[in-house]
Amino acid sequence: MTTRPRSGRPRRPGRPREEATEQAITAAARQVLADKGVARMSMEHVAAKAGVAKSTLYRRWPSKIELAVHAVAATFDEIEIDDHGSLAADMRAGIGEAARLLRDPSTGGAYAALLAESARDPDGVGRQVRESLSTRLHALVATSVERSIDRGEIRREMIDVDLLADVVVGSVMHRALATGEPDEAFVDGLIALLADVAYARLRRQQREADDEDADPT
Amino acid sequence: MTTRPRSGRPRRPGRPREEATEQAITAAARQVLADKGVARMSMEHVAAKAGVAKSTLYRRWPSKIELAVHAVAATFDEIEIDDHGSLAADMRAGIGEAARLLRDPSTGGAYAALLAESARDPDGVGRQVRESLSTRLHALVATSVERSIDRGEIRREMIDVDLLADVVVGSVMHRALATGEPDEAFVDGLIALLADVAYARLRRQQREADDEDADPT
Amino acid sequence: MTTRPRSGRPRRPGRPREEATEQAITAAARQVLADKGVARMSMEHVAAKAGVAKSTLYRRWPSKIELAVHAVAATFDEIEIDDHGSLAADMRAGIGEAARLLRDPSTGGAYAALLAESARDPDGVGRQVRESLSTRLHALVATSVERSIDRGEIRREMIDVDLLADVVVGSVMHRALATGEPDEAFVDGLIALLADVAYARLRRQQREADDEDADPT
Amino acid sequence: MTTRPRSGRPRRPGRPREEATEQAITAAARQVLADKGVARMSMEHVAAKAGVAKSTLYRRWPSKIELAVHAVAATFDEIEIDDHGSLAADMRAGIGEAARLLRDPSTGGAYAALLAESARDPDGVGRQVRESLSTRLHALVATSVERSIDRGEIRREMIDVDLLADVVVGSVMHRALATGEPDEAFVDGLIALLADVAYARLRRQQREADDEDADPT
DNA sequence: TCCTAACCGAGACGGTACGTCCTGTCTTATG
DNA sequence: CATAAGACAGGACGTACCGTCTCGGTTAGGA
Repeated sequence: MTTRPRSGRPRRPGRPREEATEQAITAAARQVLADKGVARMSMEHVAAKAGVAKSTLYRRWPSKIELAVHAVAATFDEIEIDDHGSLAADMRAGIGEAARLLRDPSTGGAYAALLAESARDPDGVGRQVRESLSTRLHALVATSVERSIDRGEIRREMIDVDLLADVVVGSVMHRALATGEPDEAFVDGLIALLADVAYARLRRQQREADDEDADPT
Repeated sequence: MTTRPRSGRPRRPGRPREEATEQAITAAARQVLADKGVARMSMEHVAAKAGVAKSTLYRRWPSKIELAVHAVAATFDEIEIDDHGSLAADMRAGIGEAARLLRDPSTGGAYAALLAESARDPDGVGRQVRESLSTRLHALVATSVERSIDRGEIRREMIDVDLLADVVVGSVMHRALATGEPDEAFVDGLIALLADVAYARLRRQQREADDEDADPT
Repeated sequence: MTTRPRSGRPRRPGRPREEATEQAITAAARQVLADKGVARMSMEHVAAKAGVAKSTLYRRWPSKIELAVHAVAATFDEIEIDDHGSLAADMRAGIGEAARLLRDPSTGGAYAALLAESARDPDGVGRQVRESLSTRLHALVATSVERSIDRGEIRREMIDVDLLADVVVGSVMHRALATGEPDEAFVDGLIALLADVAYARLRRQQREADDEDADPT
Repeated sequence: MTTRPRSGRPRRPGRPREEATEQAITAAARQVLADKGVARMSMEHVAAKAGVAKSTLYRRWPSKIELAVHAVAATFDEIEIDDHGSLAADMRAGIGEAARLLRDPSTGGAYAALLAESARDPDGVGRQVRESLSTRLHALVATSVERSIDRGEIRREMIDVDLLADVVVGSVMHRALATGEPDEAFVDGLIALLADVAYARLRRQQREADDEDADPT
């Protein structure tokens, strides 16, 4: 998912890549990443742990940072976005899932480190981080909102999904890394905050509807 | 401000530290940091640029990361927290200020990198990052809220300041690094969101007051 | 000439080797060798330049060093050993030819590098270098001497051809690589030296003949 | 002797180089060189064997090849050039010494490899090889000849020392590497050859003196 | 006409070493 | 005691090759 899929059928020439290798490397990278963080993760170490030559790493990823992105993406692939029946429940689940991921210092730290790297290279690393990582977290929120719109709970104009995603993910991440653990109380507080937003907007919508009723120009 | 002040009066023995040196190093560090980011900032380079021996750096900061924290703190010290007369205006100013700082990729990137480092060492680096950096950003929000409470606009129970600070800073940071620029529209959207929260909570408070009036059990 | 000829008649089964390939590889190898020297000549580069897969190289030569020997041998095959009518003239021509070859830094350097490799593996590489390279240079001197013996100019006992060959080739090579160019003066000096040897030996032989005449015991 | 001597007294600033280090590296390099030859000698291996960081090697020698030159020079420094009383005896000793050194495949091979490298870089490596290595071998012959001139055995015009040095060293080297061992017979043959040269030249000189006597124009 | 063995290209693979850069520590002479 | 200078051990980077291998596909002669 993080490397372009080998095109259809007409096999590329040359010896095909060892299937097991990518998995071994990914597993090793995730482990080293969790142990040491992005800065102290070393290609040498990952290669050794995966039982693979360093050149094999560089054949597949152009540099350490891309491998790190891939490894974190593999962790993010564990994200589950189930349907809980209502926006409130979905949001609670989504925020909880984000908190679960980012609360782990190794995952949260890795994500922050890669965002930092993105700042230095918005088109290269940055693009990959966005495509492979941020969108996965974004989906936690976006999917819930889409479902809610489908259900008729809210209307699309009421919410800017991108903004909401940045608010949720950013808040949780910053809490996890800067302030401390995004504990139960924090998650509850964040949900309450979003609930109030929803309340205000639904009410405003209601009022506008009433006005139209009363004064059908 | 980021290093413990030299103890009181009784001048320590030996040659005193060169006053100009610290500023030269700080300036050099900020510049290198902006150019290269935390990961690629090197003590060697900073020392050369400051015209100072590497040992002088290590005499004042125990390691590269502490120097980086110091350099970013120096940047954050430019933050201004003026009184704009109302919570709304103060919040708008605070969010704008945060956006201004974090929108600069070098500052935003550095902050993220140091948060990432915090994850690996919550008690050492983490404590310093919290004390020197996060609190400065936190103050952008906290000061506004405190003033607003003093003015009687809102009541303390209505808002969890820590939560609000994480929401504001985290949202802006994530937007800056992951999604793109925290542009005018984003800032407006975030303010609208918070305004709705305030609306909902003020209204709820109002209703509770009415109920008490109507039925003073 | 440097690879064992495909055995007699009963054609080996399977697709026959592409005729043009060997020449393309040899040409590419000679060129890369001239550009970079033995140490920096790479199979990868030769294959690319010859428009051939690396495996094709290894199918024909067991390792880089054997290919290098082959390539240098191809250069040495340009040697011409004409009959100039007298030992003196033949020697002058032979030394000149040796100087011409070894003066080119790429050829001289390659020969020295392969001699160095010989020292590490006298039976493998060493044997091939002797058979393919040293004998070719040796022939420059040996042929002249043989012709001279045939002509009756000198007698076989007067000269150790192997020694003479080492003296001529070694002197010219060392001059070319260590001291500088084996220029005209050097070649003249070497010839004068050998002429003096011939003078001394002919005179001694003459005297012995006189003695026998005078005192036919 | 192969690195520029630290200038006079006014000690250079900074921590002085560890005295023992250079010797440890030199010893390790000589050993690895003898075991593996120039091509397979690795900085990694030398550093490990010397108990020293690789960076220390590169601080003192710009690349592997320079270290190899230094190591071979250290071996060549064992050369002893005693006075044996006559040109014949000195030459015999000199040739024997050259044969002793170059007969060892590791030394002979290393010298050839470095000459090969010289061909690729006459001004850099080449200059160092000439200054550090070739001149040492050259001295074996030159010193003998100088002494002989001082003794009055021969006259300076009779011999081109540079030529003679190339002949002796080149012959012995080529014999050692290409043909086989420069055994006793070879050394004897080479000496006989040079003796004949001396004979011819002394005789010619004698004849010229006689002519002048007989016909003092 | 097929079969089979060897050829060929492409490129993955495990290794090894290179030379560079940086960290944090140290040793020295000088202020 | 601070400072400049720079040596030092250690470690990782990313690059370049080596020689081996595994594919799909090609090209003969012999069955």
